[in-house]
Amino acid sequence: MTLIAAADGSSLGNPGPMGWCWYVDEGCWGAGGARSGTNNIGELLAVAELLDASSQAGRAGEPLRVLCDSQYVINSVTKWMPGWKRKGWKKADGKPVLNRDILERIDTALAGRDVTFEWVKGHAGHRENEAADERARAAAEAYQAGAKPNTGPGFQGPAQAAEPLHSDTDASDVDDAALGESEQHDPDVAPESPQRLLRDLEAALWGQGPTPAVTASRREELLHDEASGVDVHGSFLSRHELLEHFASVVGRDDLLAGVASMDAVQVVTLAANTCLVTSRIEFVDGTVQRTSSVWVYARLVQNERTWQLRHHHATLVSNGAFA
Amino acid sequence: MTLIAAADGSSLGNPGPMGWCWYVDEGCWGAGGARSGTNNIGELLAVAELLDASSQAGRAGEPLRVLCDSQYVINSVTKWMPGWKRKGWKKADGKPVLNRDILERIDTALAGRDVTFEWVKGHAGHRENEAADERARAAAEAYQAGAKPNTGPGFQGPAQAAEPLHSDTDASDVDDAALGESEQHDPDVAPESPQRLLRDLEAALWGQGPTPAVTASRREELLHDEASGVDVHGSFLSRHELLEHFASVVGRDDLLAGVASMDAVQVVTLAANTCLVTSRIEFVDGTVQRTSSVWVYARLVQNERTWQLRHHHATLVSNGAFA
RNA sequence: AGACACCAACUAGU
DNA sequence: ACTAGTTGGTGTCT
Repeated sequence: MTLIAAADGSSLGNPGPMGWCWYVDEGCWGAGGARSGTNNIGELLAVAELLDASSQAGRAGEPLRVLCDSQYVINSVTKWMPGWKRKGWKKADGKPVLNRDILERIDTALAGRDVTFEWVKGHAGHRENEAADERARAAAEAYQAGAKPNTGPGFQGPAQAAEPLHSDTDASDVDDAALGESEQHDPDVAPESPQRLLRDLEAALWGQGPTPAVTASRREELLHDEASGVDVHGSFLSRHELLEHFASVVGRDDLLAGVASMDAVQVVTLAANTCLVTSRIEFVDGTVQRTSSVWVYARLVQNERTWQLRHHHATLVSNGAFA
Repeated sequence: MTLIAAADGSSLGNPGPMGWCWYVDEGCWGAGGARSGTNNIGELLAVAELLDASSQAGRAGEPLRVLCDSQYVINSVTKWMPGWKRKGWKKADGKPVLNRDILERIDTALAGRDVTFEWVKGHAGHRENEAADERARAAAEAYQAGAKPNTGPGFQGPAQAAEPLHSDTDASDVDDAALGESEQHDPDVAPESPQRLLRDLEAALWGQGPTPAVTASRREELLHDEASGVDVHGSFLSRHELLEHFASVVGRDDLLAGVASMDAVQVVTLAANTCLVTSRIEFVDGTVQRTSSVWVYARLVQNERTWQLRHHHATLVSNGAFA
């Protein structure tokens, strides 16, 4: 199974009390720091310690994906290090490369392992990145206060209940089993809190979420009569093409296609009966789309009313994914 | 006699309805605001208006002590402005200094006067600061309610009936001209045929169509307070980033960038007050985007209503153009 | 000149 | 608890 971990560093005052953290999930993370260091030393140490810890836990054989917000770290390790090694660790201006010791430590630890780095924007609500950020800062603050930091459970942790990033963006979700068949007051206005409902409907379209199987006829119902869309190639889609678009993603079992996860789902109410849903979708092939969907609470033939997708627009996210 | 005055600003929502106030004593203070502005614009305007008002009252010869809780204002005026003037109003990161117009207005008003600034901690029980704070907020609330603010007695005697000439030089009056041609019944529903209007507004955003020049403040008006977007790279855009997104395309004269033409513009009504506009945009560099925009007929602070862009999503069209 | 990150300070609000 | 408006700086590389 592929390991996915965020790595982050912190330096109060920069330079100043320094902390680092790598984070897989609540039951699996590690942190540390020093009385003084730079931001970049913290960022590098987070990666170095992650490689060591995973290796020591006997998991060096698994592919590892490192989420990191520092382009300095990613470029250093994946782009610039080969040249530095060749040219005697001198940078473009002829002066020696800094933090060479940690970089060499990372280089050694990387040997024989399958590790990829992915840049994630800092402070943008990325779960793992935020989790690592908090803990790195907490470690730095501990050193600032002269205390010892919480070093975390490390790599084993029997408390392996380990919810894998189940993306609950608000604390308000409790029950609400399978929404689809629930409600049915008829009124002309939409149900009061369509937020959660629409989040689930959007997920259902992509074969995610609580609803188990999205049948073709269910998808038919979810699309408005005059639905339209724009796909990642910039092509305008009719309702029929939009249906195919969803069908081509959902309803396949192979591991090479399909939706891996939905993220950053936001629902905003535009008017009674009209909502905008934005989200970020990761596919199992590693591509990521950013989508905007307009949903309307439309009247159906039998005077029933349901939420239906009126328009869908997708854009491919081009975040540098470095290998 | 040395004049001592507090200056403070307020912005509900920030940005949002904005107010400013300068305060000498119960018989001598002034306030104003605008339908929208930032906290810092309010703080700066309070100082600018204080300088103007005291000057116009013939008291420019007296020393003036300004009590202010914004280090941004104090540092801008007393520490950073000399450097900015020297280096062409660029800040440390190379980007242009914001609110330059008000800053220059203050700089001009300061010439030949004896003015000192003193920092006072906000919300710490400081009498004059609290008095200015209340009145600035009251002014902002007036604009929020669509009413006129109490502008205060100004600089002379208590019963000074004379309209305080302040003539509203603030940022918010640049507008009002354009868009005039849409009518104005006030009702709660949008004008009956928004099709053509929205087509023009969408074009205006891109610097196309009948509207000749799209000013920055005009663009401000066209964007909903909570506007969001997705750009061709799949990045989520906040309102601020969306503004920059449009500004970067419009407002350049060179022939190597900008919008060449808009195409295939469709307007569909999602609900009363909510419309979806799709279009195809060709840029002069040959790239083509497909866009979806959601517009809402929103209530502005003065109980005016206008169409505003609520969400914008763009995707690059990849027509197999291999060169 | 560019990019990312790390911070510091004040204010305005929800 | 959160977001936004604004500035100053350093750490690192191309």
